[in-house]
Amino acid sequence: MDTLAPTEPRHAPNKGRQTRAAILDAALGLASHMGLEGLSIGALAELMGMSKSGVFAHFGSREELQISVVREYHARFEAEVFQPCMKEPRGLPRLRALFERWVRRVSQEIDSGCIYISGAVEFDDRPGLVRDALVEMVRAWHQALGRAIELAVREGHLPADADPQQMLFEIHGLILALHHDARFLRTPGAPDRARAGFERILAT
Amino acid sequence: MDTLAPTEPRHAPNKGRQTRAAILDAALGLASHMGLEGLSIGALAELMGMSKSGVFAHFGSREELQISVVREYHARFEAEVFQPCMKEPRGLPRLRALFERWVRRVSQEIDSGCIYISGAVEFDDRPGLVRDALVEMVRAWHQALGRAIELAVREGHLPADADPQQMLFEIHGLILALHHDARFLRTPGAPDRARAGFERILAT
DNA sequence: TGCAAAATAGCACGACCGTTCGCTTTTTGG
DNA sequence: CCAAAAAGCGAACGGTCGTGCTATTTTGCA
Repeated sequence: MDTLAPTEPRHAPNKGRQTRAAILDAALGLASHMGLEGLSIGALAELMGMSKSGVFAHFGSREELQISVVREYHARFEAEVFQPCMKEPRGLPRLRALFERWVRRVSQEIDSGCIYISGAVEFDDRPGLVRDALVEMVRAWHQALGRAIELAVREGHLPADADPQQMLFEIHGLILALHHDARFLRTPGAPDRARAGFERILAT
Repeated sequence: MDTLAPTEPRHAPNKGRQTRAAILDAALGLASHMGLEGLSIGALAELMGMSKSGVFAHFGSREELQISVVREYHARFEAEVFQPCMKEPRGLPRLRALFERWVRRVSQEIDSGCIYISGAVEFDDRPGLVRDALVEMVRAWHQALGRAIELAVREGHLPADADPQQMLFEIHGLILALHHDARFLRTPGAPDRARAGFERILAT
């Protein structure tokens, strides 16, 4: 008698992976609030209702835990922001979709900051594997956005003499200002300011 | 025989203030690297060559030390960025001077991050007196910049229908992107990207 | 020069940190 | 069902943290 759901075979060798994923999920929430440096194994264990050593064993070190969190955040960011936009027609529509999803992710996460942004500040002069992982992920995202802008130029949706790297710099600035005003200063209307800035960049 | 400098009277009741100022100076350097949360009394004491309790006594609590650091940073920022620009003629010249000095401060401080920016990320969802102090200082600086923009509009240096708050948002974004690219990604040429963005904002 | 007051040192406390180790429980494959 | 392997627990270690307390030293004015 199989009384378990078919997605959970009775004796699958996945108990370890399962709890590891659950820990990582909790760790992501914790790191969003406290930052990657504020993420402690003790707090994570209490949140999970298990022992410190039990949590620890899944990662082998705190640094490895932090790196895993960065990777997990990257996977989710890619799945929720990047991939859905690939269905949009290339050029301006896709670029608009990318920006809009980015804005939504940064502003609607009122109680859980963007790990890319907080990590960049925490690890800007702290060498190590965590910094390396962060830089790699952020670079990948920037390159993806850069390609989308170049595509919009090549499709003729943007003037041929537009500077994609400069546009990327300014668009990224809008997101950072949005994150600052919405989360730190708690200014209302910040998302619309970011959108207005984006339109002004496109119109030049 | 007065062998001491005239600015340092022989028996002025300033030994306390003197060392407090020295501690604060060291604390600013430390907080620039480790962040306000990474600022520890033990490390500060070792850096000063004195005991933990000796350092502690000057502030009464870690929180008060952090607040003092924020205030000190504000005072220096005001003296090095804001005040020199007040000698420039009001309007566009003054606004340009403010932006240029801001860019210089953020980008040339290669090995000591801006406490306004790192503090905003560290304390965006951590209530308390440190956050309050930070918000107050950042708000004051933003208001000063907003007034400079409004003055440029009123002087006729910018179109009358320009939106000062929107311009402030976008300019602030340029600085944040500069901080991110220069300090975290270590991209060369970031200051010039910020300057180019600034010119584009003025030209619209 | 002497004396009160301010500044600093020294020490200890409790809390939390990441990490290790040995043991028990649970899961897994045959 | 059973043995091997994986997972988890609990206690402990050395370390750092912020913060009190009591001496001791230094300072500043009479």
